[in-house]
Amino acid sequence: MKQALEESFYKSLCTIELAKSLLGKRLVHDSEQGMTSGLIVETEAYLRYDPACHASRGRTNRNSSMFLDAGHAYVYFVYGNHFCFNVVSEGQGIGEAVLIRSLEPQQGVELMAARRGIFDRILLTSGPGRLCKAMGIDKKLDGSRLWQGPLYVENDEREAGLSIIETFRIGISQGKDLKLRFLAEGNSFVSRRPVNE
DNA sequence: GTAGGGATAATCT
DNA sequence: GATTATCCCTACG
Repeated sequence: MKQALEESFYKSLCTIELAKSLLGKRLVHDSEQGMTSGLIVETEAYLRYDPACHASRGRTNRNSSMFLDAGHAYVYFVYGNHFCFNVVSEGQGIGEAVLIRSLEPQQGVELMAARRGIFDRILLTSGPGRLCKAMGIDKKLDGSRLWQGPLYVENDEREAGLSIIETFRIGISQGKDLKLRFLAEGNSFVSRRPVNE
C-alpha cells in the first residue's frame, strides 16, 4: 500500500466536511484478485438526525458499524442485489457516514470490467452499487479500518483546484430537501447530473 | 433520452 | 407483508 490516509484525518472533520474532502481523493482496494482504484467524484452525507440515515432510528444489527469511530467502513446490502460503501464519520456511538456514489476508474480497469461484465468505462463505477461490484467491495469489508487497508483512501494531486457542486441526494424518500450530495464539477463519471441547482 | 418495471433479499412493521 | 441510500433491460417517443 502506498499512503493510506491516517485515522486522524477522518477524526478531524465533521460528516459534511468529510464528504467534501473525500472528493478528488483516491479509493484503493488491494484485493486478492488484484489492485483497483478510482478517484472519488461523488459523495452523500448522512447525518444522525436525518430521517434518510439508517442510523436515525437507533442502532440495529445492520447499521452497527455506522456507530464505530470515524474511518471505518460501513458496507450494506440493498434491493436484494447491490452493496453500498460508506466511510463512517464522527466518534464512536454516533451514527453518521458518507456514502461514496461514484468513482473515476484509475488502476485495474480490466479487473473492474471483468467483475462488472461490461467494458464501458463510464458505466464501470458511476453509482454506489456499480462501484462496489467493480472494486470487489462486499460485506466482508463492513467494519474494516480504512487507515489500515486492504481498502483505503489516499491523496491525489487532482484534488487541488476541484470545484464542488452541492445538490440533492438520490434514491431516498425522506430528507429530500437537504443538499447533502457533493460532486466534482465537470466530471463525466458522476452517477447523475444535477437537475435544478 | 426518458419512463417503467422486474430482479432479489435483508430488515423492519 | 412492505420497504429499500440500485441496476439493467425494454418500450416508446
